[in-house]
Amino acid sequence: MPEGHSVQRTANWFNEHFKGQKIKVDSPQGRFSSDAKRINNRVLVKARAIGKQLFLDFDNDLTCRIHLGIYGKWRYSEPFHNEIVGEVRARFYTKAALADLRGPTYCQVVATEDMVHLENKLGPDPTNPDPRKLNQKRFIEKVSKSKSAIGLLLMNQSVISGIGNVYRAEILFRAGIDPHTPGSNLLMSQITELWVDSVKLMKIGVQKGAMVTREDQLAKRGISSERNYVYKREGFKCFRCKGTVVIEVMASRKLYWCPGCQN
DNA sequence: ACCTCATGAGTAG
DNA sequence: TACTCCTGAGGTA
Repeated sequence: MPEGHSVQRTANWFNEHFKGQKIKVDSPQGRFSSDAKRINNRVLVKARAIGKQLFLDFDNDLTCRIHLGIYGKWRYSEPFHNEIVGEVRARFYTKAALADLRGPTYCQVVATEDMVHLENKLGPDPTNPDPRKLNQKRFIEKVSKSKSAIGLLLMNQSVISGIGNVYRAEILFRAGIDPHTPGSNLLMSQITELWVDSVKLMKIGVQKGAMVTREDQLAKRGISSERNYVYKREGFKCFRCKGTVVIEVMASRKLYWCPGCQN
């Protein structure tokens, strides 16, 4: 489930199981073999997540950069369950834990110092603690200066990193904003609300491991199938206004929203 | 055995 | 805007 919250969880998993340890890295599928050799048997200094990108820093000044894209997935197992299932691009393991990576858009080893260029292109990440509100300020500045639709801006990783198609739809619904509204037409208070709500929702996402955006569903045990207001609810009655949730295509991605609530 | 879909993003034109 | 890449799951036959 690759929006930012799940990448944070992956970084946490790597730090819990592998940080400070020498880990084995190989590529059962073969496509990551030569890169894997460069970090195999090295100590994982730290795992970091920025937006949808995961960075694994090793003790030889190399970083493994991983981006799941739309298909990528992690599978964690006990090390004795080590049969290869499907196309395992990369396997990270010790005697105590094992993580398999399949279908990523990127899984590459790069000099740690060269990662800075990429990191600088990423917009503020709502999961990043922001006591001085510098990230919030950066987000507000970018949105308020853009004529692009806010529905596009939230998906743009240089504007805000970690938001994907689910959070985009849900955050706009909760703010009551029409996704087609140009960023520059929004009130400062609206842009601020979008940021603050992103922080709030992604924090829930990191804790729950699921994008629960209807807070009244949080009390329920497990993950409710009615956890979202509009995502994948086209044709159904809006939980709030009883109008009909609609779907349209925006920049080749499905956009779900409620014309009754968002205007 | 097929077909379609998915929480993404780079590139060409 | 269209095409490309990555992989598996679920539905239909």
